[in-house]
Amino acid sequence: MSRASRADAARHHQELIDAASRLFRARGAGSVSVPDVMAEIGLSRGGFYKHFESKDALVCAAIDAAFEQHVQRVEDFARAQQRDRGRTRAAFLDFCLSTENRDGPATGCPSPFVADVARSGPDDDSRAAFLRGTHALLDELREKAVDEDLDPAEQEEMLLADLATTVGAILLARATTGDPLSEAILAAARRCLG
Amino acid sequence: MSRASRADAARHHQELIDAASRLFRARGAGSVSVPDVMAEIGLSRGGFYKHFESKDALVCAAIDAAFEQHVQRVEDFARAQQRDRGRTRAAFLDFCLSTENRDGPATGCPSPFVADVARSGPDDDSRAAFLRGTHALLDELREKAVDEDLDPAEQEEMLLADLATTVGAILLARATTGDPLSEAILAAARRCLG
DNA sequence: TGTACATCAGTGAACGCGCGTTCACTGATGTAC
DNA sequence: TGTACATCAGTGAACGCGCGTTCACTGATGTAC
Repeated sequence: MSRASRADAARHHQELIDAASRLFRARGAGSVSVPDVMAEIGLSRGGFYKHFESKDALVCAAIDAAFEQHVQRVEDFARAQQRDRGRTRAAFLDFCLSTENRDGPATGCPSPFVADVARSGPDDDSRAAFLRGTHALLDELREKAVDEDLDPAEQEEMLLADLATTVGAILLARATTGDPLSEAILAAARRCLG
Repeated sequence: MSRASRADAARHHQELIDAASRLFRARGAGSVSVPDVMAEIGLSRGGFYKHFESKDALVCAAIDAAFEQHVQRVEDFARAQQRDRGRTRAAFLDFCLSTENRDGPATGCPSPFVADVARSGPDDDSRAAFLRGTHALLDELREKAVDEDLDPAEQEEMLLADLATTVGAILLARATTGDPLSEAILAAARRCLG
């Protein structure tokens, strides 16, 4: 193949982001090469730089995509729960703390990026992408998944505590998969937040 | 220098582990090379393999060292709090959720390793090291830092929820350093657990 | 205690390897008339 | 609608680079007598 149609090129661009977002979440951006991602969508390595300026730019797009997917999940749960905010919150937390999310990092929450971003410099683009995504997720949760019978300050605190606990629990559960501790951590987090 | 005394060699071995544990926590094991670690202790690259079979073995030793340091912190707080378990727990959580811990990952908690281990295979040595360290930390906390006026099942749940929340909060706080969200997350986690 | 020799911690050049990235090239796509 | 030409998405070989690891070598250390 040499010269795809514009429609194909646009499709490839999106496939590239989706594949990268999945592979990076599952194996880490540092352990997945540009050729790996290109092969995943059935293209050869060289064409990558027609789509992105650098691997770093792809990492940012992958972080954005992971957060967009996660934000969409909030909306999906909100609709399934007839816009009941308390039940939406419960359903969302249940997903975040599920063995399904633990065992399917490729399509799960954006948590796998947190440690790499934590180590990145203040001006790294990936840091900006992560911060943008986190704020977008919090905005969505504020709108659709907070208990309304709390005062705003308590709502905000609960929101951030939910976030911290789910991120820590899912990473610890993945790091201890196979040990009874893994399920115990998820169960304790569910009880603590529930 | 060519042939150090046994005492020097033993000192170098320990310095290697300490330097690796610090560098890996601060920058990630994947972003720190064997030459980096050797240079940190003032030796040239080649001698590394007189001390460790592979870089993976050093990563395991570094994980062990980070957990040993963290376990030691529990004991230090327990002594400082006159063996009062509730106050020991509070002091330990305060450290884990402090800006000091956020801004000094090199000498802070072992959390930076969690995401890499989460992505590792079931038979990776680093996974075994992380699991061993986590159980050692939990054992120490059970002995010295749990509220005694709870029944055992509640104590265990609280312990695991503490762990999940502190790990998630510190990684998120590091990933968002510079944004008001960073301090807000640490404060929310402190309130949630306090 | 002194000497002769074996050991081995550390050196630094070198190895193969996979990485991110570049580039000359291809030929179907898209456009201008 | 048909033709001639420019565009550019994708190819695959090649680039320099730093990595983990190996190895022949050095010479002070440790040991045996």
